[in-house]
Amino acid sequence: MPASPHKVSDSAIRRLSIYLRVLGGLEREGEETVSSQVLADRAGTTAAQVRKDLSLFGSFGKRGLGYLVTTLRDELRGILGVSRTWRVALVGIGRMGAALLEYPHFRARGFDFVAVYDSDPEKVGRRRGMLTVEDAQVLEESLRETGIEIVVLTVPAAAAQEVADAAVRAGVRGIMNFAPVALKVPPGVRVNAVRLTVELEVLSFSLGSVADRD
Amino acid sequence: MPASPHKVSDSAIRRLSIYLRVLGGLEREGEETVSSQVLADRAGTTAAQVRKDLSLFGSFGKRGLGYLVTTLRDELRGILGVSRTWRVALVGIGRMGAALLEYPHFRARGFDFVAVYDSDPEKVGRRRGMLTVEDAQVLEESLRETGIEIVVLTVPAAAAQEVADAAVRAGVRGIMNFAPVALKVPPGVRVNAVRLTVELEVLSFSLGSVADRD
DNA sequence: CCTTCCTTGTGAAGCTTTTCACAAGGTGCC
DNA sequence: GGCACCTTGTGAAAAGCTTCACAAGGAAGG
Repeated sequence: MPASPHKVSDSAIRRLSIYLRVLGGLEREGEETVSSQVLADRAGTTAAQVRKDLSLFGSFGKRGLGYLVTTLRDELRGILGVSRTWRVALVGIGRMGAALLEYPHFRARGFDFVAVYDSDPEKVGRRRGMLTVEDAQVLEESLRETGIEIVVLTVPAAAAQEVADAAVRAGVRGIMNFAPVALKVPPGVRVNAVRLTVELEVLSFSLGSVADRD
Repeated sequence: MPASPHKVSDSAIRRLSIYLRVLGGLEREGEETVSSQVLADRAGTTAAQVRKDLSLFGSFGKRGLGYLVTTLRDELRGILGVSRTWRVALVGIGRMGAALLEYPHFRARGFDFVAVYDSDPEKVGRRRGMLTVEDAQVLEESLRETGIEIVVLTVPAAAAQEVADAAVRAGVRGIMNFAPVALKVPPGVRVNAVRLTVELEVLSFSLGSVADRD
């Protein structure tokens, strides 16, 4: 029952996040228990994989019965660090930024946008939902003051590294990067890139090759 | 020099797509050749990985010199199937859908939205850029007629499976799914899920554990 | 209480992906 | 033309991830 395993793979964490989503659905449906098999089906993986993933963090199931939906959900929340609310900043409010700002699933899962920045004078000072767009010039100082730890980057590729540098100087340790560029950050800072074009090109490749299965 | 390797991993294809992006940048900068080392740095991987990935499809480099930027770019385009233009449909035009419709990198890389659907009567018939929003009711027939092969899904989770089924019946073979639900599709159809909340939760996990390197 | 049935947790095996290390091939300068 | 230097392509080793298979634990019913 490893409390904090030395090394857990990224793909395992991704799946845990998916299990968490599935458990929310099961709970809403009124299910009290769930087997690794059912969880796997809904998450798009295998029962063995589910059990192995969970076993990385402990023994949460009951043999012969399965997992208690609510209990497991709480455990996963704890593991993933989403029992708390995360204060998140958005930098770059183009169409994509605006869409993310309103994306309902973020808030529902504990990620709250509490600041928005842009460098366009036209946009600075405007209201966006509950927030006022701040000048990107003050980003570093402002982030430091508010103690924000996660930043979502939806700025043009040319500006991304510069913004990331400022964010890191301000103490940010997690960056979700939508700009099509590989960011360089010091150890201890984690970047998660969302590469939308890559996703489409993967599809394009699959369609181009002779029909694979699934 | 495998022309069509039996099995290439998804992660390798993802990286090829990233190399393609990097090559575009190098070309704009006027570089004529590039070494696996430089390509790796810009793509965020290692030189050995770059060479291995490319070797899955052929020998594109010149020893002692590196790779010809333009040539390699063309080769990668061919491999990924983006020498051609792909006609893509968008289903569900909320904020996220609207943002994707205008996302400049899609068109620049050969993915053209040629149809938009929504089930909201308020939205049907409206113009969106160059397109008119069509009723989701006619989706299946309309997709079949236009011979569209790729669909981007930005509908609520509850509607996603239904829409996917209709798209598959219409002959669609690739789906980029933004809805937080695992789609079931028959063999031969490829689904690529974009899980934005998962990406944030991976960050949350990393920040919660004792500071990992990078 | 005992038997049957079900489901977990997990070492071990199997498979995939990445990294290593070096021979071979080319370039360019002298 | 020859030599020094650079970079690729690639088997082989290492590392990492997934699947397998089964013992063990627990539930439920008689």
